[in-house]
Amino acid sequence: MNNENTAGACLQSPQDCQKLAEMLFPHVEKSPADYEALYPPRPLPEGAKVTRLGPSPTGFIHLGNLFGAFADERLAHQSGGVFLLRIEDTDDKRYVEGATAIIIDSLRFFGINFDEGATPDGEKGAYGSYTQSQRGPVYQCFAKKLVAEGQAYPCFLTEAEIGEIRAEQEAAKLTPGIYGKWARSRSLSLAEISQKLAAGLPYVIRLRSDGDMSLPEEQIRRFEIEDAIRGKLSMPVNDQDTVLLKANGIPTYHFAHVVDDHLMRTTHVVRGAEWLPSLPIHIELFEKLGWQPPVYCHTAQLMKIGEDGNKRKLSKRKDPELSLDYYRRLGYHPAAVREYLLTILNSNFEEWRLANPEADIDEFAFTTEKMSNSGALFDLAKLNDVSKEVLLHISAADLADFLLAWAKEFRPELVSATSFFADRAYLERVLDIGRAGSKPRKDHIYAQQMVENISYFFDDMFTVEEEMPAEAAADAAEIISRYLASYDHADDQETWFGKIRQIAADLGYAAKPKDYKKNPQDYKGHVGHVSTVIRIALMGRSQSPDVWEIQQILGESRTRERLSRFA
RNA sequence: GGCUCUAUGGUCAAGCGGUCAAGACUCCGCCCUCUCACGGCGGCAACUCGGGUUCGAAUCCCGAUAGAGUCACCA
Repeated sequence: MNNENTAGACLQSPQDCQKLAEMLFPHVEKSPADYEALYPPRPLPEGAKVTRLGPSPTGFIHLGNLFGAFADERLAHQSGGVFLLRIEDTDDKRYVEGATAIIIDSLRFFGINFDEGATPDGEKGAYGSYTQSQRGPVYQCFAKKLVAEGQAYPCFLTEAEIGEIRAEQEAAKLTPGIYGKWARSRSLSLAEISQKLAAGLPYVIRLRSDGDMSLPEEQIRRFEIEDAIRGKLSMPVNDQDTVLLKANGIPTYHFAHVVDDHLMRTTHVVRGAEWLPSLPIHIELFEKLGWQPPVYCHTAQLMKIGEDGNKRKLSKRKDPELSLDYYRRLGYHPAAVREYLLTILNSNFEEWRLANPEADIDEFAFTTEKMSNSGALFDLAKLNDVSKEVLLHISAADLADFLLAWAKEFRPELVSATSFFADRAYLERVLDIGRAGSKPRKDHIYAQQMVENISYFFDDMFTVEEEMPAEAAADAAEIISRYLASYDHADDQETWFGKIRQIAADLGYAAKPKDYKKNPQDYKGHVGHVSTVIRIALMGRSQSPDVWEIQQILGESRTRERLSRFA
């Protein structure tokens, strides 16, 4: 590369660069070629994709992570490839104990599993280490190579100096950063550097960028790249002397990303669109290292409507619904969350689901091309709708398992409510109400709501929440006693309701609501009001699934007992 | 401010030069119906704005506008 037209050009000879590299990295043992040999291209079939998730070890996995992880997982496993977990702990401030286990567990809960990488106890795979803090020598090796080639250099700028530079740049309305003439350490001679080193001054390793944004617009170099989600991308090349290795010797994200994804033979990098602006840095690094960049898949941000009415990126701090915990706490079934995520991940998924209502979700052919590239608003109403449909396809037994597991974790007081747990078969029957047949009920959305829905089935949660309907309140006791008198638990549904119609008619209510609507003056009310009285006596609420079915599950004695209180 | 991305109903979103501009969710109405759900039918509701190119533009080009992202020794 020729830097003659750049202020702060490299004043050092190739020999000096070599010496500098040795001076800076005396302990590097392996050569780049050694690493290439250690991590050879993967023996995978044509078209198999290698993807990775690179969370920082805060242990906090949010919906955005899950969104991306899902894309990673599908891409890899659909193609017979590999999905690996790499812990990106280059920022020691963020480390949280046990984070790896939390990350793996949270993702597994949603059906996302890794083939390779970090695990709570050690590592799995031949391309490790998968923890960036343990890859020091690898980064050192390639930083050394760049220094030796004059593509990187030590920078001794202090925080204060950088602050001054920034202030100056801002005053002059220039792009802030260390580049061009502001990169003062670029032009240090070997002697000056060794002097500073000897004095023990802290330094970082910076990329010596080729870019020059101060050129007239026409002359600024641009690069083009094909993004698997966004299509052709065109932007100016990087001109910032980005930090590669921090003063503590740990790499920045940029450097670690390029080195790791090359050495781990990642084929597809799925990451949020917030990375787009630093893509030029990564491209320059891949070029200088002589490597082929991966296929980038920059996903849209999850958005929400802010207080000002505008869309904005979901934020961890302000938006509880971004936390996966939020869904677990409410008791959304993981299958529902997956289904919903897929509907916003791939625009043709809903159509596919309509055509294949019973198919396993993994049979859907996920593609990056069908991923939206504008920010999707998170829509709770839609999630709920999707969830209703998904839960319909889950057996009562599995639903009971799920509900019980949820209750143990989030509603321990229900565990002591013995009636809730006592009779497993009973719970399953309750959960299965009205779900058979061609027009099944879709009552269940999430665990918390389900408990609320079915609470009246359990004596210690049963309360009468509503008043008797005005039309029939005066006759309530009479209705109940007649109902009790005629009650036969063995009645089929038809004869059962026939009796209610009879009671209604005898007491001056229309046996058919339509008659009442036509001639309201002729009746006190209609059979609906009469059955509402029974409903409230039995369930404590005016709205519920079919009373006959409920009575069958409640059993005769409990049915009679609840009714008697109102007779 | 620089750079970048994005722009179809309230939300998600088809559409790739000729469509009465799909569909889903929400909301409303009707039907079914003992309530509620479910289901069925129907309805409200959209191409950001200018210029071009073209016989013809939501679709292609240019510009404006708006929104978003990003400009750290965080990731």
